[in-house]
Amino acid sequence: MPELPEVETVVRGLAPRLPGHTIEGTAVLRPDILDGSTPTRFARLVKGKTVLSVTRRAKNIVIRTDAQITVVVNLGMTGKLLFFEPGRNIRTSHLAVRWKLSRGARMAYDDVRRFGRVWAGPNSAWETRASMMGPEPLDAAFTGSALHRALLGSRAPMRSWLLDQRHIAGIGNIYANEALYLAGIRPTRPAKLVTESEAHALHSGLTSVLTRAIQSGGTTLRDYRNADGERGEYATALKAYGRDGLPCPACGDPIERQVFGGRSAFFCPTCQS
DNA sequence: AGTGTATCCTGCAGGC
DNA sequence: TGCCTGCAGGATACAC
Repeated sequence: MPELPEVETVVRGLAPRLPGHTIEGTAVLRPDILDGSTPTRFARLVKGKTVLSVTRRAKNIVIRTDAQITVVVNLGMTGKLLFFEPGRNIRTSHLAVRWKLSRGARMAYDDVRRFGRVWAGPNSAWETRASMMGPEPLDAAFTGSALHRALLGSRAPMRSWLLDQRHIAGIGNIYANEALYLAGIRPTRPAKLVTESEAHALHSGLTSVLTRAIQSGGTTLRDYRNADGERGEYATALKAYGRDGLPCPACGDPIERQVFGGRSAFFCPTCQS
């Protein structure tokens, strides 16, 4: 569900409020949400830790604490990480983990489908995992030329290539399709056949769609909510994703849908080659 | 090594 | 109304 802009929006909601709070208690209602831990071990690991910062890496919410322990939340398809000021009622539909924080605040992880994961471990273990992920597309170090070089070795379809987190971090099905639309590249095009100028167009498409989506608070199709339970408003700005049969905003021809890699791709057959 | 497929899980929309 | 099918923003284990 949530891709880079949605996770970034959650992080921006938490970053001003969560740091400084100490984790006083943890209740795990859905143990299968925990990545490589048990409710008892997880609760013991985070108890008494004070949050230092909340940041994003790829589609992960990264919560640093003192004592060199990092908590990482991946929202999967339908996960929500919600923050509750003191006295506010916790409203959840599929509560998986609940935290009691200092000064009466609380946080909850809610997830209908339970594809998301909550992990806690030493900073160094997290850094090892993070080092396997590709570059952040909004980093200055990520350029059109770097993208073109990375594409050269691969014959994977461009949409599949963009979804692989080892290539680029944080891209999911919505923004992969949107960026390919903006660059005029079909989702099925083998990566190595993307030209240098197309790679620059794709870089620019990625940065512009991600930046605009963040400005809109992300895309809510159904489940996504920010840390305050609010929807994102980018869905109305989508040009290709989910619009099969509707006119291409540029040429008016109908957008097509094609399933491969187990997921739907959307493209304009006239504007994208 | 790189790529494709199946799988985890629940809910909802659409067809009959 | 109810039943059935297909589909959904992700990540990973496996087969080739």
